[in-house]
Amino acid sequence: MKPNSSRQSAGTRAAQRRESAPVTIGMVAKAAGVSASTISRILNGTAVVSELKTHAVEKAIAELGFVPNPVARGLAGGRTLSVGVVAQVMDSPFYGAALRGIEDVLDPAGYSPLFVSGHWDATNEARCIDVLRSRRVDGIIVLTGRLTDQALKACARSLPLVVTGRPLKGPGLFALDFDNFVGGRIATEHLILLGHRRIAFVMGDPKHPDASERLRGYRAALEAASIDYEPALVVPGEYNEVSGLLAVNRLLETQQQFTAIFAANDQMALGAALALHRRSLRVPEDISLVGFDDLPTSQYAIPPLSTVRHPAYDIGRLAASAMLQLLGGDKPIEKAPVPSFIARESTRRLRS
Amino acid sequence: MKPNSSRQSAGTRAAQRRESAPVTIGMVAKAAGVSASTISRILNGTAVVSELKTHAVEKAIAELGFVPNPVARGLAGGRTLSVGVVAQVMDSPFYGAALRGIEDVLDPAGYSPLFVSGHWDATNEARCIDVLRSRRVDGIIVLTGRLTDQALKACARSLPLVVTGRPLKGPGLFALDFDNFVGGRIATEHLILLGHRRIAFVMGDPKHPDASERLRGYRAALEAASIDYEPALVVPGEYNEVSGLLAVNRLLETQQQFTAIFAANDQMALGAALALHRRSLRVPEDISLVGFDDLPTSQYAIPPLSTVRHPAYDIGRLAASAMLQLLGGDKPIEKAPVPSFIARESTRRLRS
DNA sequence: CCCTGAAGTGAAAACGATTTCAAAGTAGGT
DNA sequence: ACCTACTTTGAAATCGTTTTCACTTCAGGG
Repeated sequence: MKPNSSRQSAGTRAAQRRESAPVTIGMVAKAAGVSASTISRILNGTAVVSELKTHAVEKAIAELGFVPNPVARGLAGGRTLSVGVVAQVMDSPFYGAALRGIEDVLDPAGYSPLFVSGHWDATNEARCIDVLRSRRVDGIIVLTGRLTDQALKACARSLPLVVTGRPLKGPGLFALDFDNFVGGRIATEHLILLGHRRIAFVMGDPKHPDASERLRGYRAALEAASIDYEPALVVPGEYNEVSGLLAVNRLLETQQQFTAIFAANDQMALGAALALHRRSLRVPEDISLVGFDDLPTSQYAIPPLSTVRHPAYDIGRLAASAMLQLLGGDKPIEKAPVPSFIARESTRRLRS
Repeated sequence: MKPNSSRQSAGTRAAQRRESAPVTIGMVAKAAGVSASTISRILNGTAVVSELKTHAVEKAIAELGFVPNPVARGLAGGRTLSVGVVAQVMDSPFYGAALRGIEDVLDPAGYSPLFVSGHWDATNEARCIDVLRSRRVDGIIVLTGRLTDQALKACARSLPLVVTGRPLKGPGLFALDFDNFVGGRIATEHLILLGHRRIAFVMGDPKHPDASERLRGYRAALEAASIDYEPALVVPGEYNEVSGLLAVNRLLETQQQFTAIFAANDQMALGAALALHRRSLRVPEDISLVGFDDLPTSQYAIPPLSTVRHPAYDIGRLAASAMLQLLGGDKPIEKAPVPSFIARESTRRLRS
């Protein structure tokens, strides 16, 4: 098989035309007439080096196009300049935006993100973390997920860790929570303010803590307005379009009376909108609809969806910069974003 | 600063409770009473080892919970078991799905993907590739992008490379093209078959080769039906929602007569749908609309969008398994998916 | 019974950096 | 002039594997 020989020769050939791979610190050392240690010191600012040699080395580096090998660096120095990111589903618009935020912050700092998907499964998330740890990432960012606080704290003992979507405190650990309770409350309040009293709630997967928080917000708003909580108006969903559609079908089939729907995320709201459309119920003329998350596409839904802003991109950025702080030995000062309501065209005042 | 000391001690402490980091091949060697080389041979199947020792080693590995350090492995063996992926925008639904496909194939094979975003910029893509190469990935997957064929071929000389969205041949190179021309043609044909003759085309960014291919397909279908090509019915867009909306506004403002719109991707189609909705034009009663890509959300648009299937997830899977073939020294046999038309509810026969 | 070839193995040399250690040179103080 | 103390520097050890090389040992052929 000799898998290396071809790679080697190709690499060598490529090297003749490009400044890429095979120039090592040793070659720079020889070219500059210093030792490898000196180069390392200059590169990392580990110690003072005379200006004379510094210049010579910099010149040699530029001429040879030397770029330090991160793999070797990782072995020797213990740091790989990479941070692991445990997302849940790569192709959800929400996580996509968060990943972009993370990349946008990490990249200029010279760190590379290593993305893995937990698929909303604690066992799998634990495996992901093991993979990341075995790859010797310098830190880990966990975007929500199902791991226990316990497991996360244990993980934070050996690596800097940033986690979103839950409150948590601990050494080497930074949490960036989002107030899903308030989010659920302001969405419901908006509908109540418009005169709605029979408000259906399409809940997310109850296994997500954020789903139950949003429900709690819904109930709190109801209670504050002295509206009785009616369990029959609350239907479970799974945070995707089809479950929103099915949830509304179920509401209609069981003859529930309602004038508004609050869906626990935009994807379910979009599914709900289609279900209503199929029954010739118009949004917002017949039924008002609000979502949660403010996905980029929600602005272009028909009608544009009123929703709670849950800024995934910003959260990604914040998580990443908190990680950089942690890595630098500082205490992160990042503040979690606060939910706000975005009124668009899917809600309107109830005709009296 | 002594950044290591804390990490070390924490790591050691964690090791007492988990099978994680600091057990090395040397410790296994001692425990099993063999040399490190033997362990390596067993792990990699590099040579025949007596059954007796194999068992002893396997037992020791299990007992100590040894997991080889990929960083050291990467240094010594030249292979890092990671493959770089150059996407364009992480949070586009299309790329998101492709990334998931890639991850789903790579992960079971023991490879980790390293995702970077090219942002549709050739210079930046080149930089991404340099980053990936410096991280010593074993191969690179490029999802479309703007790099010249030349640059890709050069890159393929030093690393196995899989590229999607263009035809290309070369040593160590595998291309997974998608027939955008046919895709554009069948979308247009569908509309023509329904009796439409004045069909507007919302084009993608002309700098993307796929955009011009789809246009070519549109024109070919027109020509085959003896319909004159009318430049005023073709408006540029940028592959996102807002540009689709603006494009339709422009068509309407310039008083173009048309009964159908073909948008070069679903996101623009969704924007177009909103623009029509704002002018109280109904889809499909007044205007038929077709998109391109078949994003997961398009199925739940109002009305559900007729579109050309462009299976991003499958493309991701295929690209990844082609990469595995390449890495194994074989010639990939993956066949690119073929576009097909998905008729849903956004198109209908023109009233005569 | 000797010689050759193959199988199985360990010692040691990569891999390409960082980090420790010790030596050499340079001031400054007496 | 001599000793201490502090910079700069290079040689060598280290990180945890893989891979090469050389050495046994054993089987089979003449």
